[in-house]
Parts: sequence; structure tokens; C-alpha cells
Amino acid sequence: MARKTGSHSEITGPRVQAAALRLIAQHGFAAVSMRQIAAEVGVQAGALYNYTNDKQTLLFDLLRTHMEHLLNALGTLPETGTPMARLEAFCRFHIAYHIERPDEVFISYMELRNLSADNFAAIEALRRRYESHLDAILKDGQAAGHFALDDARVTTFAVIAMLTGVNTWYREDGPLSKTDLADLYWTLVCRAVAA
Amino acid sequence: MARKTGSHSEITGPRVQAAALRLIAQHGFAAVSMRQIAAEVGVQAGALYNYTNDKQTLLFDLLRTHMEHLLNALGTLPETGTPMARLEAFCRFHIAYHIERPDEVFISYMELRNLSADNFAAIEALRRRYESHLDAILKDGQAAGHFALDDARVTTFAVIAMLTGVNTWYREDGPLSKTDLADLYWTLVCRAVAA
DNA sequence: CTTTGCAGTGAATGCCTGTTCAGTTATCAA
DNA sequence: TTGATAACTGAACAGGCATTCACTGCAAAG
Repeated sequence: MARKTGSHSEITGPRVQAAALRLIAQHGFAAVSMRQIAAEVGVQAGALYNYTNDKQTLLFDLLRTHMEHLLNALGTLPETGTPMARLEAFCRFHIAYHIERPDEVFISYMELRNLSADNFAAIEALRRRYESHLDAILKDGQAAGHFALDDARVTTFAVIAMLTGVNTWYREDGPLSKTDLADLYWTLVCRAVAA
Repeated sequence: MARKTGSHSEITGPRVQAAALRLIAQHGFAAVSMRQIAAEVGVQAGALYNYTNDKQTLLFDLLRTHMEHLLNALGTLPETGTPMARLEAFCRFHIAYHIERPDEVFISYMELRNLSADNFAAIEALRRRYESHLDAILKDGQAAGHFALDDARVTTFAVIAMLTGVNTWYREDGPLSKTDLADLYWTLVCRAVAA
């Protein structure tokens, strides 16, 4: 019958994703060719089509996978506790998760415009689900009188932009530990929203 | 001698820049061809080379021009007053300037990786000059005891990321006026840094 | 009215693109 | 050992790429 052991597809498949992720993060989706990705994996360009329908789908799968993992990880955060405690947990989670995945984060922001209309809508829906989690925390805290917000929606955007901005400058070998980093940003967020 | 009146180059030149700006912001540098830019202007691709040495220089000039205009505009802000007043002026300036130029801002962040090494270094230097302006305000306010900052450099990055994030969601025809917008962000920044 | 030279054309250059597919190789099941 | 088939190759396809350049049309200067 069919081969089982000795099948390479379970090895090559992830390697295609990894190579595409790295190269697209570095050079941009349009600037990276299927031949470059194949060379990184060590196969010919045609072999990539065993693992993706086309280049567009390859990009979409990278973004979709990232957003799904992000939402799954978010789902493990406790939903109980004060809004302040939940906000702190969210901020620390966001920084910790994003700082470990700079390539995924980078292309999830940069390559949206290279998605087809359908694919774009799908990724945007996932992103909105993520943002609505923070939005809910802020509105709960506002209602409970713990936060003083002029506009919860704008605050959501502001906080997420601020936290995600870490990826543009943080370096693993810099002077700040990841704990320092999270402490600094949490202080800023906390002061900005506290009543 | 040479023609003066009737020369089109003073008209076509800016039109090339404008078309390139618009198309690159929409589709990305690598995804836009010289033929597309030429078509937008209404000439053949070869004619573009009367206005730029090559595609790379066209991108570089767009980013350099944007950064120089930004720094020039920044230079008109008063250097006197309390650190708090200067910080408020900076925040309102940053939002107002960026919100009016979404395409320039977008490509200045997104297309850095498509610059040659030399060109990248030049743009980065201009960006650092801009950021150092905010950094100086924060350090002055810290020294004068008006701000309570755990790390001025990180605060600079955090504030700039937060303010620039406006461009990702603000729509002219939305419910918020630009004054509302600036008020909301200034409140957040002020609370985050005030002693 | 002739000369000047700018602005733009359109064809050509050599190379790269995503994608397909007939054919080859390697490994397993029987 | 044989037959099946997953995985991959390498060539081919039609088209697009940035860039160059001999040439044309035209508006202004002298």
C-alpha cells in the first residue's frame, strides 16, 4: 500500500512554512519567489506545490495559523479576577507572546495588503476577536469604576499599538530582560487607564 | 536655447512621485511595477527614467522627502515652556501630521526593508533624530520632577508606537473629529507619564 | 523660419515569475 | 522480490520585470 514510515511530507511541510515565514518577514511577500523558498528548504520549486495550492494560500496559511495560535493562547488566560488583574495578565501575555514570534507578528501586520479580499476578511475577523478581548476588559473595569476611560475603543487601539510596538526595537541581547520589559509597559498602561 | 515655458517636467515629476506613493502604499514596493506607475501618470515606463535613476531611488526619495518634511515641521514647534506643555505640543503635532499623510507614514514603516543598506541607514538616522526630540522632552520633564518614568527610552518608543497606531484605524468619516482624537491620546499619554 | 534640445515613445535586452506536468527515485507493503 | 505510490525533479510555458536607447514630435529661442 501507501508508504508510512519514510514519508518526508511531515518533515518537509513544516520546513516550507518555516522557510516562507523567515523569507517573507525579511524581504516581503512580493519580493520572495517560490524558487527562493524552495532553495531554502532544499527542493525544487515544483515540490512546494505538494504543500500549498499556490503562493497566496501559503501566505494566508501563515497568517491564519498565527492568529489561531494567538487566540488559543489567549483562551488559556483566566477570565476571573478584577479587571485590573485581567488587564495586567493581558498586557504581560501580549508582550510575552509577541516578543517570542517577531516574524509571525511582522508579516501579520505587513502582508495584510497582499491577501486576497476573502483571505483578508478572514484574518481581520480573527484580529477583531483578539482585540475584543481587551475591549471587554476595559469596559468591565470602566463599569466597575476601576478605570477612567474617555473612550474604551480608542484605548484598546492605543494599548495594542503600544504593546505591539515592542517588536520594532526590542533585542534579546539588549540591556532589558523580558521581565523588565513587561514591568515597564505594564506601568505605562496601568497609569494610563487607572481611575 | 532650452525651452522654459511648455516644459512638462515640472508637472510630470511630481505626478510620478504621487503615483508611486499611492501605488506603493496600496500594493507594496515589490508588487508595483514601473509600468504600473507610468500608466497611472499616463506615460510609458521609459519616461519615468527622466525623473529617477531607478526604482530603488524612487522609493528612497519618497521616504527621505517624507522624513525631511516631518523634521522641518517638527522644527517649527516652540522649544520653550514646561516639559508637560512641550510634550502635549509634540503629541498633538505627531497625530495631526501623521493623520494627514497616511500613505507616506505607511510606506515609511513598511518599506524600510526594501531599501538598500545605505539608503536604510540614511532613513534610520532621520527617524532617530525625530525620536530623540521626544526623548529630550521626557528626560527634561523627568529631571524637573514633572514626569515619573522608569525608563525614558522605552517610554519614547511606547508613546510613538501608540500615537502612530492611530493611522491603522482612524477614518475621516468616522464618529471622532481630529480634535477629539488628539484629546483622547493626549489624556492617555499625560496620565502615563505624569508624576 | 530655422535651430535647439526637452519630453516622451516603443521596441528590445536579458532575466525572473508562478505554476504545471511527465518522468524519476526511493521506500514501503505484501 | 515485486508492485504501488509518495515525494521530488527538471524542463517547459506564457507572461511580466527593470532598464536602455535610437528615434520622434513639438514648443520655444534666436
